[in-house]
Amino acid sequence: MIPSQMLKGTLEGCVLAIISQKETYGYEISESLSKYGFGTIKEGTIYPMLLRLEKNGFIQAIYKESELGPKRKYYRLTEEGKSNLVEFLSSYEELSNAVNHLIQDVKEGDCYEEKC
Amino acid sequence: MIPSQMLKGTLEGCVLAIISQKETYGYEISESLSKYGFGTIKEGTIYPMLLRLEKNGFIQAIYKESELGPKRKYYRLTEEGKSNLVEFLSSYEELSNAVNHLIQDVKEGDCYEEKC
DNA sequence: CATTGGTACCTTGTATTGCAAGATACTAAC
DNA sequence: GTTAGTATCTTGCAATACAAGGTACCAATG
Repeated sequence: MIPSQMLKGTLEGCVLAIISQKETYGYEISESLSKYGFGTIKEGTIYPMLLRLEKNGFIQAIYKESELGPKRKYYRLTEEGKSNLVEFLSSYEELSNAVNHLIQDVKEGDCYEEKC
Repeated sequence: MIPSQMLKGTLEGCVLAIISQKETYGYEISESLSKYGFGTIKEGTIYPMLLRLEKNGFIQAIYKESELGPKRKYYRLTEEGKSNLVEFLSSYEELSNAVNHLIQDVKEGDCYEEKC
């Protein structure tokens, strides 16, 4: 299970990434995240985040009818959202490089192998 | 630059990883993080974190004289800290897999290439 | 000897954000 | 008419990176 603190800062970018693939809505996004291996992201996380992203001008919403249940709120990226996504991708790569570099050193170290 | 929110949850594990390599102290840890590419992690981040890790029983400290400045507080991992590090490594891998999987899809998508 | 800069540590308060908990609404099936 | 699934929203809490400020010690500079 991925700890909640570890999701901070990456989850938002990942949601932008998912929306960039196709116009989609909250419920579907949470299913999508689950399929990608993020675990179950709760509604109390996803909906406040979508509202925040909308308020910040990264995504735009339109309501569409659903065959099942109440109206769906479909989101798409704004231009600002697209450039924010690009920024996220570059930041994530930076973090990823740093952590991988460190992990490699730790795993190569005698201390790790020999459990000293 | 790595956004602060993105460091949440990973930084703590990374500090455990650094301490696992050799007995070290706050100031040196922040230099180490910088070398690995995490950017400048501020003292207001590192020292409260070390106290937290100590309080939670993940690291142990002893004071040693320094040729320069006040006494250094050297840390080493406890058994609990070691198993916490192992947990971190597995959680990070999980997150990393999920994000990479998603990023790959986004970059392969027509929408990303054609900037639609 | 006073000052500056680098090392080394700590504390208080703030902003961000994932999530728990609870509420609402609509449809289909039993 | 009750349950289950889809779909959204709100309030408040917990965790944590960091800003801002402080203390202390030593070496070199002037």
